[in-house]
Amino acid sequence: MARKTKEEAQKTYHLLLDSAVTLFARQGVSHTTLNDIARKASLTRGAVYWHFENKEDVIKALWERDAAPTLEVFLQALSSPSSTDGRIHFCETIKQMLKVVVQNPKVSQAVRIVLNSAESTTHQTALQIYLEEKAMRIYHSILDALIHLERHAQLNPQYTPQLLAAALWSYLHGLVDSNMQTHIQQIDLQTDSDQLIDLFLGNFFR
Amino acid sequence: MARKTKEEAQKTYHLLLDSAVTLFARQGVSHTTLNDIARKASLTRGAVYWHFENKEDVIKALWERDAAPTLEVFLQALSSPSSTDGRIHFCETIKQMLKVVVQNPKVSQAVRIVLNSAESTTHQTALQIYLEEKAMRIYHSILDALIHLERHAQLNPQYTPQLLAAALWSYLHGLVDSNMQTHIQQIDLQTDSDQLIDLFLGNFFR
DNA sequence: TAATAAACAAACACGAATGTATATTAATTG
DNA sequence: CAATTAATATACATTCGTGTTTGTTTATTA
Repeated sequence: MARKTKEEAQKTYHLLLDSAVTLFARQGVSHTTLNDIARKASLTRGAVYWHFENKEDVIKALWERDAAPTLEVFLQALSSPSSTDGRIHFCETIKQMLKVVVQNPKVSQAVRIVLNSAESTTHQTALQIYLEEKAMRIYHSILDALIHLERHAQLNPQYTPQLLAAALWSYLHGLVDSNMQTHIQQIDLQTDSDQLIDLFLGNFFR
Repeated sequence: MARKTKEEAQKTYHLLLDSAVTLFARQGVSHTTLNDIARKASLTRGAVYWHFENKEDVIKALWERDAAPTLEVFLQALSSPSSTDGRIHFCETIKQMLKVVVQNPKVSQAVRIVLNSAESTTHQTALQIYLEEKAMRIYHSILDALIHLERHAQLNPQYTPQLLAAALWSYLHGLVDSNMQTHIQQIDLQTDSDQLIDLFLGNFFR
C-alpha cells in the first residue's frame, strides 16, 4: 500500500514479530510460513520482506527483542558478587529468572526456540550457530557462578560444578519446554516455580 | 528394481528406519525429506513409499521399533509393587531407564522426537495426538508410582506427587534433549547418569 | 511353469514456499 | 511543490517436497 509514518512502521514491525511468536508457539517454527505471519498481522509478505531478510532474520529479531534484554539482567546478576550469602543469591537469581521466563509468553517462546534450534533452522550452519552461541552464554553464566561458589567451598563436595551446571541447565530446559506443551497442565509453573527450584537446588550446596 | 526375498525386504525396511533416525538427529525431523532418507540408504523414494505411508508413518514405525519395547519394560517396573523399599525401587528404575535411553542413540532419538512433537509434525492433529499419547503414558507411569509412594508415606510431605512428577519429567526431558545437542559435552551422560538422578531425587523422599 | 504379486525405480503432476522484481501510494525532504 | 524515498502490495519465476502412477524385474504360488 502506501507509505506509513515512522511510528506506524515501527508498529507493523512489532505486530509482525508478535504474530511470529504466537504462530511459532502454536505450529512450531518450521511449519510457520512467512505468509502465515503476514496474514495473521493482516499484511502481506511484502511487509515481512521489508522489515526482515528472511525467516531466520525474524527469529534473530525475536530473540533480540523478547529474550535478550530480559535475560541479560539475570546473567549480570549471576556474575556480580553478592554482598551476603552467595548461595542464596544464586538461588534467588535462578528463581527470578525462571519466574520471569515462564510468566512472559514471548520470552518463554524465544527461549524455547533457542533450546530447540536444531528443528528451527534449515541450513544447519547459518542461524544455528547464532542460537547455539546464545544458549552457551546462559549456560556458561550458570557454570561460572557455580565454579565461583565452589572456590568458596559453598558447594556440595559430592558433585562437580560442571555436573551441577549441566543438571540445572537440563532442568530449566525441560521446565520451559514442557511448560509450552499442551499436556502436563497438572501444575502451574507460574505459582510453583519457586518450589520447583527449591526442590532441585536442595542438594546443590553444603 | 526387482523383487527381493522377504528377508531382504525386511533389511531395507530397517535400513530406511536407520537412515531416518540418524538424519532426524542431525537435521531435525522437519528438515529431513523422504528423499534424504532414501538416498542415505542408497535407495529411492519408491522404497520409502512402499514400506511407509508417509513421513509421519516413518516416525510412528521408528517409535514402535526403537523406543516402545525398551520403555515398556521400565513402565512395567514402575507399576509393579516392590518387595523391598519402594523408594529404592523407584530410584533404580528411573536410573536404569535414563541409562538405557542415553546409551542407545536410536532410543534417545525416538524419545526426543516424542518430546518435541510440536516441531515434528505438520497438520497439528494427526501424528501429534499419537505422540502426545505416548508421552502421557510415560508421564502418568511416573506420577502413579509417586502417588503410590505417597500413600505409603514415603514421600517428602513438602511436595505433592504432582509437582514431583512434573519436575522429574521436565528433568528427564531436559537431560535427553540436551544430550543430543552438540554443546554441553562438558559431562558424559553415559557415566554420570546415576549421579544426575541421585542429585535430583535426593529431596523426593522422607 | 504360467500367472500373480512383491519390491522397488523412474517419471509425472501438483501445490506450497521462497526470493525477487515491479507497482503503488503517501510521507518526507530540499 | 517537485522529487525522492519509505512502506507496503502484487505479480512472477523457480525450486522443493510430496503423492501418485507406471514400469520393471524377480520371488512366490497354484
